[in-house]
Amino acid sequence: MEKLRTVFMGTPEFSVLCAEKLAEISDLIAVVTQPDQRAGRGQKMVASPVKKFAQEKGIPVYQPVKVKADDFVPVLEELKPDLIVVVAFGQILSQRILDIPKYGCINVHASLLPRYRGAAPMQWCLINGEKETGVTTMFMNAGLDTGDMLQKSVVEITPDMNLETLHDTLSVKGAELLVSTIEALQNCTLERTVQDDSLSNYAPMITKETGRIDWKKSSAEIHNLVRGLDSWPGAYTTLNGKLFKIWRTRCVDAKVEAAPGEVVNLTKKGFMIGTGDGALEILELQAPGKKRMSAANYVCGHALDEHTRFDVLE
RNA sequence: CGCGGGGUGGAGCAGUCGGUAGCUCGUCGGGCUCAUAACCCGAAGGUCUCAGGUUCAAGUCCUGUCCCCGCAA
Repeated sequence: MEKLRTVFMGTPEFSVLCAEKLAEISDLIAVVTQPDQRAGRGQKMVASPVKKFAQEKGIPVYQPVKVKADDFVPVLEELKPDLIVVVAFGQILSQRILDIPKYGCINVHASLLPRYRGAAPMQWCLINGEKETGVTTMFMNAGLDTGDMLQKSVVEITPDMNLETLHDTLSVKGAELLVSTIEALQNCTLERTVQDDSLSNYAPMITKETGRIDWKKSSAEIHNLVRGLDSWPGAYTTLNGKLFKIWRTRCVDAKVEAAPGEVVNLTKKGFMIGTGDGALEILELQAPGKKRMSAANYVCGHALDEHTRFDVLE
């Protein structure tokens, strides 16, 4: 079978695996990714993971500030792709771009559409305590993740999963699904299903503020927030104006008497913090300027008093 | 040179105005106990990231270096 001429658009680590697969099964002629940005300590310019991948493979890289811009669309047209594949690119494509490839634009989205459309589906699935999620491929249209669905792959969300493990799992599933979808496309066996908008919801971008812990919420809700934001940006709380990140927690069955935010059951092994409906065992945390460490290690070197109150939101 | 915090026995921390380092946990040995991750007694283990400098004397002040972390992106 003749190889398709493809262009890949993506930015973060999540999309790299898809880019690799696409390079294997098609003639990947160009990669479009977000411009290098200042990031990290020292504010150095950093290339996106997808760009690094493309450079290693010697694939031409384009980094338009806006793909929709009048001076970039012609560049895409000139490439004459059969298919454009978009995975976590971070920019909206205009209809003019969607019309360029003869087979259209396929997107790999990290949720079971029409649920969790938007920028951060994995995070919000975990935060909301979903029992399952997955990846969906679709033909893109001008809306935000509203195109006709092609194939899905379901993944169970286990209680011990966090964002990092879910991300890695879906990243693999997404790449597999992309391959499967393109094969079906080439075999002309691809079927499209319209999304039922009435069932949809939106997973907006995660910000630092999303991670602020409200100790008045239930233990389960807080636990889900903690694992939904591990490893970025992390759930946090404050004590005397200092920021503590809470990285791993465990819901305890036993009923515990504690005020929201209150340190209880403090032992050399660790401690618990009161919530709206009991208490949550803290397994791993991070004090200001320190690395992540187990609660046991934290207790070792810090004078933490029983009944200390972490800040509770007003 | 974006702002700031930190690098001290295996782990987590303390160390005030400079005078050869202390705590909690762990480890090893012993004891108590039906038993224990509980308790008691004892021991080993650090020259303080590295390189210079100031000083009679530096973990503790100065310069440089490497690494780590928070903010910000």
